[in-house]
Amino acid sequence: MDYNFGEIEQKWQAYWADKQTYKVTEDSSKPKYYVLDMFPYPSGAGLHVGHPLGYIASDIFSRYKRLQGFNVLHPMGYDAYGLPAEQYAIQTGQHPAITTDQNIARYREQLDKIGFSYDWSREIRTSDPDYYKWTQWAFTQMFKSYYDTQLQRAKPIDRLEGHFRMRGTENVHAATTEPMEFTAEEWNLKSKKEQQEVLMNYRIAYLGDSMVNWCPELGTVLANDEVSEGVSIRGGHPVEQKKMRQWCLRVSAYAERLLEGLDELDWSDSLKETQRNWIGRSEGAIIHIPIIKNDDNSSLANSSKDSKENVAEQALWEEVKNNQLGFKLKRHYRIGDFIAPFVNLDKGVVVDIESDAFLSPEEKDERIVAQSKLKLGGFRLLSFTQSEVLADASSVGKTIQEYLETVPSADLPVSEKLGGDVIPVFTTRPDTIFGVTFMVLAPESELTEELTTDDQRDVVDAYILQTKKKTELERISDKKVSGVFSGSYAKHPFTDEPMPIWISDYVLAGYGTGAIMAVPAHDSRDYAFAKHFNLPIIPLIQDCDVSEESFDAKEGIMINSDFLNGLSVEEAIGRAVEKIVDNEIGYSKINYRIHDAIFSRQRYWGEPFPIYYKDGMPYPLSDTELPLELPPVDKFLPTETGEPPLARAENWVSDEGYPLEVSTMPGFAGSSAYYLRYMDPHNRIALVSQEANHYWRNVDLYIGGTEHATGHLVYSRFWNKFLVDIGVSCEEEPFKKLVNQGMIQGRSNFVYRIKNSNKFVSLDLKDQYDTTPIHVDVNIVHHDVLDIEAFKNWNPDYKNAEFILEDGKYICGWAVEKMSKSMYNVVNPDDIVDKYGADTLRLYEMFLGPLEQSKPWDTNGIDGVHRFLRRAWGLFYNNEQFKVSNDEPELAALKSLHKLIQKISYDIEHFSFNTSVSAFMICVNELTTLKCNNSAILSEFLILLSPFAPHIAEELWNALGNTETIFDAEWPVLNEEYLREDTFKYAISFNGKVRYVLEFSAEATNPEIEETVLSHVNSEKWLKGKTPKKIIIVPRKIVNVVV
RNA sequence: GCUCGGAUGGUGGAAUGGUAGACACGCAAGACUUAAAAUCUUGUGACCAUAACGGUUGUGCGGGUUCAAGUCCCGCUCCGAGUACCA
Repeated sequence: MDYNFGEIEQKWQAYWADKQTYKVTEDSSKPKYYVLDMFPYPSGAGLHVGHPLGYIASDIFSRYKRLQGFNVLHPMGYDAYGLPAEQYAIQTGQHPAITTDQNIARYREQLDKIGFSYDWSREIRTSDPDYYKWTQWAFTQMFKSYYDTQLQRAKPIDRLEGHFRMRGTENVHAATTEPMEFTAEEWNLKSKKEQQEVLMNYRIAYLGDSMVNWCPELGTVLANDEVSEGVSIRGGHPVEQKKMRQWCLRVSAYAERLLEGLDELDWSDSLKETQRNWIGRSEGAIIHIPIIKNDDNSSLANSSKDSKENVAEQALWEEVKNNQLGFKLKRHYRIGDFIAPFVNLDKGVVVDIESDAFLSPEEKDERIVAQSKLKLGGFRLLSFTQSEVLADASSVGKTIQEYLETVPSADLPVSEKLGGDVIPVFTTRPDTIFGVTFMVLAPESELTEELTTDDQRDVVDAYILQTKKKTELERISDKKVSGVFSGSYAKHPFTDEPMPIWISDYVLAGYGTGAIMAVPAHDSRDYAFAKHFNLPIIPLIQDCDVSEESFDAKEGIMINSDFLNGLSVEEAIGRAVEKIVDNEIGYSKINYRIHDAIFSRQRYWGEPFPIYYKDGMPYPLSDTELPLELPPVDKFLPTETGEPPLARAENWVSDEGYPLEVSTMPGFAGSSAYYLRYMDPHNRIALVSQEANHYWRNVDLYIGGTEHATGHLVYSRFWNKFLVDIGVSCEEEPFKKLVNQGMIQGRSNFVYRIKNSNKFVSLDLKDQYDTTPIHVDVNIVHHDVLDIEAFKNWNPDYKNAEFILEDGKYICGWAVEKMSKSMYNVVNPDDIVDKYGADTLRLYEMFLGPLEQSKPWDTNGIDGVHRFLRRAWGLFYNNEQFKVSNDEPELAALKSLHKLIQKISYDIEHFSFNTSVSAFMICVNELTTLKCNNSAILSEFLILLSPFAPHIAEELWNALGNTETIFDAEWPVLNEEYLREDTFKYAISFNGKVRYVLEFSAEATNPEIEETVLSHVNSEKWLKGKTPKKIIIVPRKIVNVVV
């Protein structure tokens, strides 16, 4: 019988489907193992040969684990929402659901041909209402939650509401968009709508005004990971920054947990590093740099003004400054929009001086105005009239002193204490504070407007306009230094030196505080700016040369730095932070680069938000109203007024008649918790039952591409952590081990057309002519030899082409390029399966090279793998004759088998599938040479082979008389006895160079070996009569004689 | 710029510090065949040399550690991936 792979593969695929061989149920008697592939987006182009690479690897691993006795969950599904289907719908009017269904059918057909062991009864599609119900549900849960920064977990928003009602923001530990301060009274006085607005600041899923990546071509907002170098990843359309009100997920609250969780994961270091960079934790300090005001229009006091108010203020300042009365007052302190004349930060008291008419007689007695009257956050207010102060400043001072003694210490957050008339900056190098020579604001910073003086107004406005017009791409690619002076100055917090405040687009509004203290000597960007605008540069590190470039390294001894002089950089950072905290001009701070995820898309083909609006405020639908199904629309385009496509839907209102949200969720929504749904895909009352979740827990092995390193793999971890907080998922990390398969690139072929002719010249002769290379379909080229007839039929233009051959063949050139239609280098797995069979495809994809490495698809080696399968077949069949016997196996055959058991087990565990295939080849070659036809040996061989080439293994297993599937067999056990060697071949080397080989028995002692070697005839030549200095004997390996 | 990978025959790639190039492709020669395909056998890093043996050299470059380095350390070059005015 011949190896008829086509027949065999169809037969067993049908058998497995019929017997539900791969259906899996929870079984507590067996250990579980969960193997997951990143599910595909079903594109219209179908699968090419690169897609199954990871699926084959995971399939091998799943089958291996199953043979080892694990209960293996190995599901598959589709990430069915996405742009291409929607774009196609816009062009053709065909509903994306139809396109998607067609594509899925095609994918399924292709996948089925390769013989995967998926449990298809668990298939999910993200666009299926039964599935996205749970995506929507998770969203409403996030809407109803806030993040407690002290407990480090999500909590119900009701709890926070209760806290506000009882105690205001006192002692609240919650992640928030904007820091807020209010009392319980203030909270209770707020309208329902106002309260909702406040809560929106705390929700994990919230509506927020944020700078978004707006893509005009696509008409939608994109997440950071969907944009690269200023253009959209899908389609390459320009992206601009725009402020919009959008749904966001408070991913930033989870930054620390996302970072810490990485340590325990079995992921590649590079992937973990990518995530660490994306989270971007940096330790540093916020420093408040005081502003010197010289703008007459300022709301701040101006000492040059000779008003009664200023005289009174000055008089009181003379009385209280320098702690003369035993308490500390700060002057000109900003609290929100209000500039307090004086504050005491220990007790949280504002001292105000009012015009005489302002205070009523009762208030004069009371002195204290209800806090709610002025929005002063947590501060108390103590007021005096100007006349009082001018009449007797020292008595006013005493009154203040007495009052301060009666009030308890205020527990103001540090950030509040540091309000005032300052520019807050974030720095990781507080040690370089004495090198600050100027300040820079981002053009978009709110301070920019405020600090621009009248005479600089025009230049600044022009500059801001110019940066706005630049797209992100231009801003990145334009490396030229640019900026303008604001007209204002800041005061150095330690030296009191004035420092000009500049505005430049090299400072980003979205990171830190949107303002920086520039240290040109030790920051390359500040350096370039200082050089360009001729600003002073103060070196702070001993012996560093900053005449040509800045010295950015964090090393050396501090100079020119007052109290930091003589310290190392590391010591200086610590000391500087201490001093900054002591002086109440700042505090240490950990900053994260990771932003909250923008979660709205102005698209049709995505999950609708389960949100309705009442009085302009959003409310979630109740769980019983889920899923909120995607409504039909007449067109898939935005409306004439620029609203998203869902605004076209008729009657798009909640059950109570309130309007529903019209944007949809982004692509990563549906893929964030899909691995949980596979555990319990048909559950109608929960995303996943507790039983199923506690059995399957999390993914043991996850295989997919690196392109998801900062998108899906961050969101999914975030989403899972949230589900852990609300008790749905039981494991903090969703994917324990992750393997990134490399990309399969295309290997393009070229023909060389002689200019102005219809003649083509073979590769090696092309230099003799003036030629143009033309891509030729790789499917009509074999071993780089062109199939000339096929070429003529391929394109009518070449029907009458002529060829200049070499050795009677036309040899094509080749290059490694991306696999794409336009390069004619796409290889469809179906074609390979038709020609060689699925088992050959599977083996060959593995044989191509290490799984994690990118490599070009090159069919040139596929014959070797196919030949191997035929030879393996040949161990069982001799032409028509089944030739397996039950004779005693030879020892040599047993040794060959057990070498294989050892090697394959090791290689699978280490994902070294390419070397596994080699090992199989070696074993088959050995067994063929030994003419081994022993049933016991061949059975075990088949079990080893079955994860890789399941069809042929099942067929031959069946031929051996087994009635159950091979996947219910047990993985062979290694018997080391068979591997024992009696003799070893030693490489005999002199001074490290191998000269000859000598065989010794395993029992040979070192002196015996030494003597034999030295007296051996071959050694004479290398010893040259000298006595060896030293002889190294490595048991069972090598002898090295040092002469 | 920074971070992380990588560099081994004509090609894909193997090598716990211990005989570099396993396994395969390709190529060459041979067998079978009228012939071709398929299959099988043998050879195949480069250089020198031979009737035969054999020798020299060799893992991107330059150093080092070691009895012994593709492998470890230091310094470069080139290629790939990720990331980027992140203060």
